[in-house]
Amino acid sequence: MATMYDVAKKAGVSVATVSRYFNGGYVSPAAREAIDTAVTALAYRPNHIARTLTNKSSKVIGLVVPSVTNPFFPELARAVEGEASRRGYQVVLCNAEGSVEKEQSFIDTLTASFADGIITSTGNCGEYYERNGIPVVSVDRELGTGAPHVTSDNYSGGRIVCDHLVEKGCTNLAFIGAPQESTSQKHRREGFFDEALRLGLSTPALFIADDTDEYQALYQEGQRLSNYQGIFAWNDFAAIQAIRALHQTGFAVPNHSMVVGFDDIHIAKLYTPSLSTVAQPIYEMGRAATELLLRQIDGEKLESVTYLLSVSLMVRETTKGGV
Amino acid sequence: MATMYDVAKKAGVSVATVSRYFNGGYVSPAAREAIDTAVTALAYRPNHIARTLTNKSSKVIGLVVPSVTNPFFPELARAVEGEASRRGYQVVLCNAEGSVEKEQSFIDTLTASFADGIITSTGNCGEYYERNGIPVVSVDRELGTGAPHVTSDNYSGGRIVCDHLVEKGCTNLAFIGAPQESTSQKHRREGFFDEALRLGLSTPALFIADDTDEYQALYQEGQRLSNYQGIFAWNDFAAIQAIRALHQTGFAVPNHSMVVGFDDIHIAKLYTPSLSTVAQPIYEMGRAATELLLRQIDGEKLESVTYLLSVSLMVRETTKGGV
DNA sequence: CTGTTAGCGCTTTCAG
DNA sequence: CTGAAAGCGCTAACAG
Repeated sequence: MATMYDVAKKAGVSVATVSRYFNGGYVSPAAREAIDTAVTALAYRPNHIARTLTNKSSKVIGLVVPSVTNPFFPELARAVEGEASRRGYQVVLCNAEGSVEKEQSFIDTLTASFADGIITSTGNCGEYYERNGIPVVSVDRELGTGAPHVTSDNYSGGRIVCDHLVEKGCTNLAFIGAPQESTSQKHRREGFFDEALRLGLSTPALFIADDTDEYQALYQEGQRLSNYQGIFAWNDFAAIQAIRALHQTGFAVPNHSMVVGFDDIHIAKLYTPSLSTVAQPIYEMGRAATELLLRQIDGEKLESVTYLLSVSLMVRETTKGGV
Repeated sequence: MATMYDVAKKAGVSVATVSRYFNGGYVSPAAREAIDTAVTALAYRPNHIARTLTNKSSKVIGLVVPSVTNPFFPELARAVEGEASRRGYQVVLCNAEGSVEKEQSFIDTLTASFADGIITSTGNCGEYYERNGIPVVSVDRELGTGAPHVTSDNYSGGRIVCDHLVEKGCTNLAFIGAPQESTSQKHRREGFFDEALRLGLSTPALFIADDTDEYQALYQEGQRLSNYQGIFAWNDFAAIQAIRALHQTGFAVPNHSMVVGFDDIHIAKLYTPSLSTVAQPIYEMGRAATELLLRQIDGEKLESVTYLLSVSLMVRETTKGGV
């Protein structure tokens, strides 16, 4: 690997000039040309590590997600990557997979490698992020540290689902959530419950199902679920398991019970019956989070900002017809 | 951020000693203790970048995938991460999203950042990887450069599917593939076709469907597909679209046509009807690839090794009953 | 416009 | 066992 010195020697200039050539300082046309040919002749590429060491900036940002197997996060990653690369940043994806130690070790490496900032959607390790003193933005799940936060309007999402179900004639409502309630789930549930009360219905039933195995346990709950006409699952995977459970117990969706999910992951519209669900503006979430992060990196102070993005109901087969 | 000098001063030793303390050289118990307390007092953490610069090794490996939205790759990423972290390496996930330029720029950064090696499953940019001279292993899709390769036995997979379909009474066979034929797809197809011929059937029909939008186009092909009793789709998404297309045209699966996919992604068993498919040993693929890479990093020469891992047929509802 | 030079934080001979 | 000192490849004053 050729270094800057090799280029400088070959071009008959000093390293400083070569450095300027790459960083946009004054370089005479003659020098510019000489460097140009030297660079290609030696196949020189600036050493990113050395650069980072002196600059204390690497032009990379870290994206920490709680899981890569829940399709929501890969979609988010795409969005963040898209926006970041447009702005000259690379993003490295860190998959915490639900482990706090893993997440902390990612935070350590990211910091020790001069990542310029971190976007996280785990909702964990708040103080740990804070202590590192590098810019942070949270998406989807809140950190609780006053770091800027981007989220879709989960509360309204919950309300809309309730309205839709009621409009379809459901009066007996249930909500399915995961045991570790994230802020997102909480808001969806609260929106759903509040709206039910507002409409004069009784409080919806609450199902809690383990999410570590994609809600396998729900599969046993067909009988209990069948008591409810309108079922709102906090995410699409849970919704799909609920539908399977009902089918398997002999209850049809949407004829016997209606089901609505959240996220609008890819499979939602491919499923049979296709799944009514609340779509989040994932791309916009990623874009906004990246923007907020880059603004902080550029020195702006941005405490306690929250972006609330609106969601939209996708009506499909699982809420077709009326009761 | 405290540096090694701060620690050295506070502990009353030289930086060299502190360095040894961290890298396992001779340090007297007394010095060791002094350093120990200094380190915790200052919350010192070694600077990864500086370390990388002198060592020319970063203990990180890159994993380049063609897509994060196809669940196969996130699964693979999990496996690679698991094995790598057991061995003290971190993995950064690079999502090429089908773009050659993006992939090249990842390769550049990875190299310029002293990644110790790369695992790639894109099947692209073979010479570009080679030229960089850093260890490479390919998984699933072959590079064509003689780099060690890990793959499941796609050819046998294709044969097994054919056998299964024929046993179920199908005589009229079809294969669905993507336009850009990867080595994996090729082998699946060849296994399928060869076995059909061996069993005295005529050559299966060939459907080619664009994969950039999750095979939306297939949805229009219900009528044509219905001419075949046994349909083998090169991956699970294509299989699901085929099923939807058939349903939508009024043909039931498995009663009218049987469908088999490949990969056994999560949704395969959750789908209705649940999808018969060929499961790849994803975890083992990731593990093996990582091992092969680390062995190269440790200096072993490993040209043209290929790991062929066996697959297994998951029989589910889409091939239930008999024709 | 250009070259000299002093670091960035760490590792590693090489003498003690 | 330990310390001094020479880099790793690049950037950024500073003085021409």
